[in-house]
Amino acid sequence: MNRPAALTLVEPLDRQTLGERAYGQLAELLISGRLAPGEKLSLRTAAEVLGVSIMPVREAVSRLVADKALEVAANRAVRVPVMSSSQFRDLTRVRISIEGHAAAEAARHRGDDDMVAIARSEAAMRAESEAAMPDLPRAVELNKHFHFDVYNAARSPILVEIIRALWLKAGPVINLDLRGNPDRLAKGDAVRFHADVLRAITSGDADAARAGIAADITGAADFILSRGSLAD
Amino acid sequence: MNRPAALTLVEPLDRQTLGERAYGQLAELLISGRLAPGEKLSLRTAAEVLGVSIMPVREAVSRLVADKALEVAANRAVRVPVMSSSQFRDLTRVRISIEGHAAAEAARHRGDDDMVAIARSEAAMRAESEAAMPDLPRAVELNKHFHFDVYNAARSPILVEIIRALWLKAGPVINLDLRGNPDRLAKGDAVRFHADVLRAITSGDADAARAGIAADITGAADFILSRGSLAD
DNA sequence: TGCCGTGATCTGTGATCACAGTTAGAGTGA
DNA sequence: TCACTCTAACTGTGATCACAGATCACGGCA
Repeated sequence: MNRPAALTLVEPLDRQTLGERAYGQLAELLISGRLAPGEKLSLRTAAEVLGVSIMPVREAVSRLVADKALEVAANRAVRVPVMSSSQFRDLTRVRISIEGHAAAEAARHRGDDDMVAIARSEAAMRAESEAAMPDLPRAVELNKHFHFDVYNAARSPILVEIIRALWLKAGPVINLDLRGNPDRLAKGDAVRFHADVLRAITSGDADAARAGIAADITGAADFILSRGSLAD
Repeated sequence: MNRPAALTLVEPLDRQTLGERAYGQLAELLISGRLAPGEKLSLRTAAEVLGVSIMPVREAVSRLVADKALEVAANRAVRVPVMSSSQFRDLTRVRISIEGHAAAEAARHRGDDDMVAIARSEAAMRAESEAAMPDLPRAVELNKHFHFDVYNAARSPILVEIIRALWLKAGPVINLDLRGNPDRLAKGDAVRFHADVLRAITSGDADAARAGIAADITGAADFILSRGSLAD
């Protein structure tokens, strides 16, 4: 353990494999809804776009397929799954119970740093939402940021990971519409629910935090279902 | 669309890729605890054992790594993650809330066929447990069977999938000990809790079902923690 | 005896090729 | 104009090779 003092400064530099980076890129596309349900995705063209060979893309896609965020059809075509309305309802129920639970835990275990982060991302989302001409893709991103700041405050890495997988499935269905439709954002429901959640977590009211997240998820889901673009 | 009548009988024969089969095999090893935490797994040797090239194994392993059921260390060695006791406590808390929720939903939505399946697997586990010389690996398998029969009765494929991923993480820690140690099985806690769950689901008592599953999970977790073989 | 360099052998990662199956579209016939 | 056929260009899957980095045992030096 006798090493030059200068070497104590270098950090282990997390070597990220190309496969992981490809996974991150594709996951971001899915969560933010830039990939529509039913849209096909070719390994080779994706590899070309990402500037790598097909191998890293294969790994990324196989992981996403395992998460059911992508599916490979019988025709051997990889695509974003099309969700029936009953499947969407199941997903929404599960999200309410799990994300609601995470919010409740956040109200119990949040530290001061968590509060700072949550308050800041709540303010950012509110500002964007009340702007004269809201940037919808940015609002989607800020919404995600707020939610995960809340979930991280639950201090349960496993729970956060599960929720991330749920968002991977829900993203294409929910955020695709939200990115192009200012209606729901303008209505201000999300912003109001977020304020409720922030208040509940600040005061340590677990039940209110759960209810706020549940209302937010329900509101978005009802909006999607009312548009009637889902199969079945 | 004009084809011989006999052909209408053949099912589409789900063409399982070698990668999927490799995944299934490795996942079973993990859930049943035949792979110990810290144990290394070489792609090439695994491929040789499975009688395929390294490619299908790569896909299977990358999926399991994505689920955090395996990890690739900085040394580039794939191994079963070693879990600290605090990580194990986090995992246990999450399992209680999610599997408990699934049991409660099962009590609400179970059909007659679900009841038959649950009752049968409860009886099988009880019989094995009360045998003069219980077959421990078989008891582990029957325990898994009972739990998933319950969870399937919740009629939420997404929930079941999430729980499967949790068992992938918990299997090596819990079932490794259980496979070799008759103490807990002999004590009969699991069998008693299972009977509670069966009764609760039969009568539609969601809270009791949740409590029964929670007690079962807690009992197993306490047993593991009391053995003190976890890091930290 | 203790330490450090060195090379053989392992590791996962990535690229490339081969293959079977599917799809789309041009071409041909009526 | 429509229906059919056949081919060419795709699809994912799997095998094989190449490579950089890690590990470990051996051997020489202090």
